[in-house]
Amino acid sequence: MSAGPAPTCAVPLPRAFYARPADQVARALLGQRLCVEQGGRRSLARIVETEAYLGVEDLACHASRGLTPRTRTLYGPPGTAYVYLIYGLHHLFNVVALAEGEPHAVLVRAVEPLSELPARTDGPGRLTRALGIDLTHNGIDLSEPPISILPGDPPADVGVDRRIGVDYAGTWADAPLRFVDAASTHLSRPLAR
DNA sequence: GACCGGATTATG
DNA sequence: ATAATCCGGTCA
Repeated sequence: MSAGPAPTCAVPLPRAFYARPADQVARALLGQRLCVEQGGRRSLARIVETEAYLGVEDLACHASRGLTPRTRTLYGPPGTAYVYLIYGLHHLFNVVALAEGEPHAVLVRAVEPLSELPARTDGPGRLTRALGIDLTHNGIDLSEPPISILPGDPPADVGVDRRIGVDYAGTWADAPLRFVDAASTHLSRPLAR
């Protein structure tokens, strides 16, 4: 039995990483690595696009309608997964941020494959399909299998933009809460400016 | 129990 | 431009 330290690639980001407002977590998540172990397959991908959702005041955030069965996981501890189905078709993967009882979250909108993947990963619905993420992962801790987030190299250049698909959210629709690795060729959409 | 809309994607 | 497709929120 070796008592040596685990390989670096297996050490997830600490809980403290997520314990700050979602805009900070969204930016910091760029370049980190998403690891999904599913049905004997291990997928690895680099996070290149995120969006922050800032709790009850943010009209684009699901929590702005209060605590319901669906948004319950949003109110859970930081560093857990919030997964939901949209348009009856696509699973969207979010990371809970800030603190228990504070419904902040970061939507992961695009990743770059670091291992062979069966589908495109540039888009929030595509990446969950490629990685096999679905509702069964809602609420799980992201510091251990089957889904974990591991340290990676942050991008040299971060682009900031308004969020996609939240035109209904009044003044919040224009808030600069979308973050991308400006050099990535795997964004769901190019930067607006 | 009925109705409606959505943090999207593929296709025309 | 629009269909696909269904969960959960809202109102009754």
